[in-house]
Amino acid sequence: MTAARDARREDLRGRLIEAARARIQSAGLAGLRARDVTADAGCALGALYTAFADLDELVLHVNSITLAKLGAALQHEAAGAAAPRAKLMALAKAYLSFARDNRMAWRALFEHRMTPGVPVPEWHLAEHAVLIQHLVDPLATLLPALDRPELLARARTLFSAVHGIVTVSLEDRFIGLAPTDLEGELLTFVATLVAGIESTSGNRRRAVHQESASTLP
Amino acid sequence: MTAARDARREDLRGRLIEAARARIQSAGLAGLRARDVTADAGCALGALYTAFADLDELVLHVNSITLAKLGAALQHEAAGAAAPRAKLMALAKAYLSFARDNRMAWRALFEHRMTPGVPVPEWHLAEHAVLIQHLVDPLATLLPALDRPELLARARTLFSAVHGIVTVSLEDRFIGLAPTDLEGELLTFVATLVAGIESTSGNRRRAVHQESASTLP
DNA sequence: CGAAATTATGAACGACGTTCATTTTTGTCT
DNA sequence: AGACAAAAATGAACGTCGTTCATAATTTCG
Repeated sequence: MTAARDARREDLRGRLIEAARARIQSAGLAGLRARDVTADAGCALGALYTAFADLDELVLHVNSITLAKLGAALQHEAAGAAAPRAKLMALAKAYLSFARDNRMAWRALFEHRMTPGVPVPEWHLAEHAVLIQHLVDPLATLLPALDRPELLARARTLFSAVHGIVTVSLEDRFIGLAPTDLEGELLTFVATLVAGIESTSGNRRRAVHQESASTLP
Repeated sequence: MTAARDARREDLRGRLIEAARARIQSAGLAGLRARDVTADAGCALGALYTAFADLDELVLHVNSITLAKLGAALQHEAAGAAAPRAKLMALAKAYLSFARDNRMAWRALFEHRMTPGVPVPEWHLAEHAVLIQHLVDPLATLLPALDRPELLARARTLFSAVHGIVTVSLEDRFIGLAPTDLEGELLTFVATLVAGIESTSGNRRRAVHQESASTLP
């Protein structure tokens, strides 16, 4: 029977992924060591390379799990609110919460770099779509004149902006700034941007009936 | 005479910084090797550690130079336009241009991490202020009701958002997205946000006289 | 000029990711 | 069950890092 072989192979991969996840959680991506991971998983150093091509591939799998969790958290939030503005604010808030509650794993999503020359596999790139997919529907309501490619571009831009705010604030590269209420700042930002969308371009006349099922601070 | 000694020491430091800058430019921060840098600078491997505590300190000095150049580029842009909206758009455009023209050096500003436990020295943290200082004045005009700490927080938030858009777009983590006109997307973003600021909070009545010396796409 | 102090040198060290000859385990057939 | 081939696990060994340190070269100053 060759199924038993595959099962043990899968078991090893699972143990390695879990060990790597735990190490990243406690020591960050930079603190991930092949020797630690294999010791935690209860296998020899070389066994890692029978289960994965290299450490990069292992990190990719950990990041997959993180993206799945993040996707679930955002899905839960997107289902809640009805109005576009409330939905976008709820998503931003959920993104911030996830980043705070899963600092190291979340950081690893964006800090990780493949060995130079090796591209990120497409199956993993595709998983990053969860970060923007929930933004498309609310944006489509706010910007009915845009076609699909334009909407996707706006969704990516909005995600990037929110991501930037969360990232820069959770590191702290700026001194001389009073400690900020990050959540308030982020929600104000999203609300302001939505107000800008509602008051710009061809939507100027229609913007008024967009009533807020408000979640403002 | 002890001045000659200091001069040669400064000369060595300068050569090392320049060599490191060139290496980062061509191979990125991850491609920086102590052996390469010292070979390029024409000194022994160990000499690096008589001039700097470690590679981190050397990188910090390279980043200082990058921040000074970036500061000059932004300064030049901020002096140009008069209206807040035009000024903020010009700054965003200049930031994008700098990131594009100095990819690796710009990346190093945000990718670099000190050895765990060692804090970034304050003299270097302070240099990051150039990234937000030019945003404060235009924002103060747009948001006359805000006090200084609040304005600084908004400036950091705006910078972070623009930075996020530039960062996420210059990497490419998202597949299935039509190639975007990044500059157009970024300028639309800033214009939309300014429109949102002008239409929100206590400024609702005053927002009207804010006339646009427009630079819209 | 010559002794003392300072600085430059690159071999050596320890930590790391990865490889590979060897051993151990597994699957299959008689 | 037993034996044998195929597969997988093992951990010592390798090459590459950043960093250190005993030694050599140089500089400083009475």
